[in-house]
Amino acid sequence: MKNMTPSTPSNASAAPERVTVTLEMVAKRAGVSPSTVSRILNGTAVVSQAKRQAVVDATQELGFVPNPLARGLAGGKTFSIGVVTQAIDSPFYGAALRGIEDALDPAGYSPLFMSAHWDPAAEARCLDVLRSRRVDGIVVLMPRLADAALEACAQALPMVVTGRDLRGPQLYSLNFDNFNGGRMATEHLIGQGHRQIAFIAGAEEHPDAAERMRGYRYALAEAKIAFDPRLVVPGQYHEVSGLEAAKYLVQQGLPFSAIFASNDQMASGAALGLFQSGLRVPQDVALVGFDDLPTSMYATPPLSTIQQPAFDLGRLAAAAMLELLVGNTPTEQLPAPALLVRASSDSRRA
Amino acid sequence: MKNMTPSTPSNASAAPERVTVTLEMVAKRAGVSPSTVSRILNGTAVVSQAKRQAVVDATQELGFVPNPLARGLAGGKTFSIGVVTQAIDSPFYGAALRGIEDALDPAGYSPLFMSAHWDPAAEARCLDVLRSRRVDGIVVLMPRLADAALEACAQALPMVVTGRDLRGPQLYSLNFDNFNGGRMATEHLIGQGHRQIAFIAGAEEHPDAAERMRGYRYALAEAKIAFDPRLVVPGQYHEVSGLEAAKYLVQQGLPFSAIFASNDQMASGAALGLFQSGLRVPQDVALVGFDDLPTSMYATPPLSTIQQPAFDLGRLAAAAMLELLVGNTPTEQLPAPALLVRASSDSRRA
DNA sequence: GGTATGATGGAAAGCGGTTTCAAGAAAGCC
DNA sequence: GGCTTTCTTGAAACCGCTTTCCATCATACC
Repeated sequence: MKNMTPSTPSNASAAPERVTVTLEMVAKRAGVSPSTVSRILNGTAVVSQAKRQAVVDATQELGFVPNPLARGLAGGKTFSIGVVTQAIDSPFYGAALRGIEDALDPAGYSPLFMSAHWDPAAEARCLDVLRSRRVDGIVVLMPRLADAALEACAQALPMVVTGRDLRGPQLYSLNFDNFNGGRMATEHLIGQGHRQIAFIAGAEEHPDAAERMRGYRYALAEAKIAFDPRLVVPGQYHEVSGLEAAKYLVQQGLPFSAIFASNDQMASGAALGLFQSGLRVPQDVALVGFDDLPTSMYATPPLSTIQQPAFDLGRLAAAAMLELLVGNTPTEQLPAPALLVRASSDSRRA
Repeated sequence: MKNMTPSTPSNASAAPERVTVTLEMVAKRAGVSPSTVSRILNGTAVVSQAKRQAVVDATQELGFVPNPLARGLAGGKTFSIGVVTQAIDSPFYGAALRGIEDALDPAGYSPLFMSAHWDPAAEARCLDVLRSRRVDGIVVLMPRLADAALEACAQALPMVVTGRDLRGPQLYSLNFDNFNGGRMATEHLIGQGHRQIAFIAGAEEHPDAAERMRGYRYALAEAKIAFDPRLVVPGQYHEVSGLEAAKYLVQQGLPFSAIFASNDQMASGAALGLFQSGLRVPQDVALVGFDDLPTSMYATPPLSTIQQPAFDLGRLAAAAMLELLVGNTPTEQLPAPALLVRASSDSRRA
């Protein structure tokens, strides 16, 4: 067993034998000091072309990758940005997270996701954990914390939030035009000839839910349709509450020929509720949602909705964060809401 | 320009003045050396009760929180574990991620999520990034990389993977019984009197997809139903391919009274395809999916499916990782598949 | 009583970078 | 041509914590 072929030293079989290449090794190989290597890597100072080349070569040859931990410790950036979402498993936020990943990756940043489950206390904890992990910035999707708390946090590091209107030196916000979205959805139903339009609302604490409702009422008023509070049912933005809302509406016996649910998840639940009550969509009741979840197109029947591009929301939020990190003032804007008419509200199909 | 104080210029107005409390400060306050504090924090050595108390008090009073970066650098743990998923925005994986979060959080670990988008090369890159970030372990949900690559990685740090059968000193796997799931779904349809059962398959490279199909064929054979390859349509596990598969089946003109789609997303697409072709579910065609996505219950009609608890999958994977981290051999097991009969395949509703 | 034994706890050396400081070299000026 | 100014670049301090090594001190054993 002594004379084993040197090529295969038994245990080094499959493992790539991760020898950590340090900046110091690169320095030695390039014949310069560690400080110089660091400077070249970060473009912190002017360095002669000759040395720069030597360092670049050495980096290549050794396959050097800076240790993010050491970088972070030394007061530099950690190249990770915290992302607080309310529910990592929601289809809407899932898409947003992908958008964030997409925008951050090319810039060399990694997202650190945490869910707060709509709980302000949990959200505050997330913020703390992220800060203790020294993230370079934090993105909060639909925060539940008070503006003041977010602004205070922005004092310490760059922040981007969605669903608010906050601006500051290290603070940027991206807000969707929920009012007009709500208005457009309602106007569409009115345009289809509906007069009794029920509305499944979101949680009251949600500013965006309130805005959608405001749009609904505005459209009714414009069309001189009296607002009937009995046609408004509260919901919680998830499927079950849509189901219950629909059943409740049917049960009440009030006449209605259309439902505008303030998000697609509730619309999906409502569709089930109507189905169970023997009502057909759109023949008996037209249905419109809000968000345009990826699955809404594949519902039976496909769901009409207001397009709120979740993926872009994430992408733009991340892009804004990157701007903030280099000291610029972001200019990202969310696209305007767009109405997508599908079978669930198309009278020609009825 | 010499005396710039970039740290806190005048504007430190409202900020909570995040003075970082270091272990050294705690040591001073408690009247012990830094090493002692570290030892107490990590339980690395026996320390007298008196000093321990003093340190605990000082930690409390100062609100000391160890810097994870420094911890990681010093060769300790980073208390973060990498999670590679294929699609962070998939409803199935979303739930799994929540399960992971749930299990990791109480243990003080944070997940670092990355998506590989079903691309082996991207998956390998994720693994690299995570290792460079010094995660303490890696969980890969449904890897696409070869077993050997995963085993090699497990040489360097603890790994938990799902959808494979791999074991090793630092390697654990959690595999769902896809074969029996597929068998149960098919047997259910057979039990409802169906003889011509179409199957929408998953991608060939997916071992789990292959297993589900094996279950399908096994059930047919058991029931003495000839396997008809023309009733098997390939799919890609997402809605569109389900839609296309259903239309293709209808177009072919082959008689079939039921469809077993190898995941819920494709079942949802298939439902739409049938709807568009004027076929009713379940009256004309019974439909069964696989996974039990949270939304499947709210489809119209509610979708019969095989329950594969995504949340538990994540929770158990994370729990196994925690076991691995303390040197134990995990014993976590996934629950057996269960059939959920809903309206989409219920003949009594037809 | 003297030394072997073990429990405690401090000093200091890293971990792998960034950044300040200052020196040596090159360039500009009278 | 000597002297000041501007660049380039290396040495060393430092980020905050872990861990090894070693000095103490108390208890135990012959």
